[in-house]
Amino acid sequence: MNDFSVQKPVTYFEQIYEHLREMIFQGVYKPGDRIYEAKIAREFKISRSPVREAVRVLQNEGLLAIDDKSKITVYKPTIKDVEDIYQCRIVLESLAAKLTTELVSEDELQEIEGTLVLSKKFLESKKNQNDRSLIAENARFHDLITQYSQNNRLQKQINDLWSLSHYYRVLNFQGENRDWNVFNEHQEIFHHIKKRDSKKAEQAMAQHLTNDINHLKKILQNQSI
Amino acid sequence: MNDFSVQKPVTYFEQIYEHLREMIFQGVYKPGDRIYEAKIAREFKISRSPVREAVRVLQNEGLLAIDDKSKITVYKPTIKDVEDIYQCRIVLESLAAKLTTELVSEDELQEIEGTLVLSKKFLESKKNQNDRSLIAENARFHDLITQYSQNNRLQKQINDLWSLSHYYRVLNFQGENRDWNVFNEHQEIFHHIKKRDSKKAEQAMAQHLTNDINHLKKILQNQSI
DNA sequence: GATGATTTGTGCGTATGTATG
DNA sequence: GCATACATACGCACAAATCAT
Repeated sequence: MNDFSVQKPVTYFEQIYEHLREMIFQGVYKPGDRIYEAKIAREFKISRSPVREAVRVLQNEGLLAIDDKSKITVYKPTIKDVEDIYQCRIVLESLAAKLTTELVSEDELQEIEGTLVLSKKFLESKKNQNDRSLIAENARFHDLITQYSQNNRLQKQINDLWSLSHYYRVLNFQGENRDWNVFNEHQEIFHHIKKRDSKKAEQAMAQHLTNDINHLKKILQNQSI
Repeated sequence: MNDFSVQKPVTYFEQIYEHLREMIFQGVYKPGDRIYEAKIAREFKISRSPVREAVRVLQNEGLLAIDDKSKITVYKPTIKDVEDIYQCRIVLESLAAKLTTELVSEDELQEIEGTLVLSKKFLESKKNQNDRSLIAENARFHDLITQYSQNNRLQKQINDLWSLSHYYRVLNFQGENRDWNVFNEHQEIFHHIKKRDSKKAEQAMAQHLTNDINHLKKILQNQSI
C-alpha cells in the first residue's frame, strides 16, 4: 500500500501569482517598477488570461498598484503606509504571540528555539552587513509564532501585512547593533512563550515591533528615501 | 472655470466584483451556494474574462471558495472560522477605537452620535424582529469608527473581516434583548471616545465584540447550524 | 500633432474535465 | 460503462487607449 494519489495540476494562474510575489519579495521587481501583463505572458509562453487574474489578485492584496491609465506598478509604500502597516502588525502579532503561548507544543517550542540558535550563529560569525540568512531566520521566527497560533485568519492577515512591508525588512537591520537588539528581543519573547506567560509574551511582541518601527523611521529620515 | 474632468469608465471587472460582493452580503447568494462564471457572464451579456478576474479576487479575499475541482461556492464559515475572525476583529477594531479617539473631529463625533440616535429610534419603534435598518445603523457605527482612525490599512483589514462574517450579522440580534444590549455597549464606546479616553474606548470596543462572539456562539449552539 | 508600436479590456473558441442520466 | 451536457482553464483576436518618435 502506498499513499500515491493524483494531484490537481497547478494552474498557470497559481504559478504566475506565486512567481510575481516571489519576484517582488526578492527585489527583482522593485517598488515603483512597471509590470507588463503581455511581457510576462510572453516570458512564460502562455496567454494573458492567467497573468491578468494574478495581477488582479495582487492588486487587491496591495502588492501591485493599477493607476487610472491601467498602468501596473509594484507597490511603493510611503512612510505613513509603513506606520499604518506596523500599527496593524503590532496588535495582530501580539495576539499571535498570546495564542501561541497558550497552545504551543514542546516540539513547536523547539522549532522556535532553533531559529534563535541559528540567528545567534549567523550573528557571531557575521562580518558582512545585511546577511540574507539572518533576515530569513528572523522572518521564520515571526512566521512560526504566527502559525502556531492556530488561527488561519490571523495568519492570512499577518501574511498580507508582512508582504507589504517586505521592502523595508532589509533596512531594519541597519544601524548600530540593531541586529543584536532584534535577537535579544526575540529571545525575550521566546522566554515568555516557554514560561507560558501569555500576557508577557504579548507585551514583549508589541514592544519588539514598536522598536522596529521606531528604528525604521529613524533610518528612513536619515536617508530621506 | 469648472471642475469637470473625464472619468475613467468603470471596468466590467470592477462592476462585477462589486456586484458579486453585494449579492453575497445581501444574502442573494448564500453560503455554500454554487456560482457559475458563465452564468454570470450571460446574465450581464459580457464575456467570462472580467467575471473570472472578479472571482479570483473574491476567492483571495475569502468570500468565494474554489475547490480542487474548480467548483466555485460562496464561503461558508465554520464556527471555528467565526471565532478566528472575531479574535482578529477584537484587536483591530479596538485599535481603531483608540486611534479614532485620538484623532476624531467634532463633526465626526456628531456623525457617530447620529447613528446612535437613529438606532434608538429604530429600537423604540420596533415591533418586528430582524430590522434591517437597525442592523445597517449598527454596521455604520463600526464603519465610522474604522474610517476616522485614519489608517487605510487598518480599514482594509477590518473590512475584509467584516465581509467574512456578514452571514452571522443578522443572527447577532436574536435572543432576549441583545439588540438593546448592543445599543448600550455602542453608547458606552461612544461615551469614551467623546471624553477622549482612548484607553477606555479601546477596552469597551474589545468587550463589546467579545460579548458579540459569545452571544453568537450561544445562538449557534442552540440551532446547531 | 500625426503615426506606428504597445498595452490593456474584452469577447470568444477550444480542450479538458466533471456530473448525470 | 458510455454519451451528453455543461463548467472551467487557457489561448487568441480585436478595439480602444497610451506612448514614443
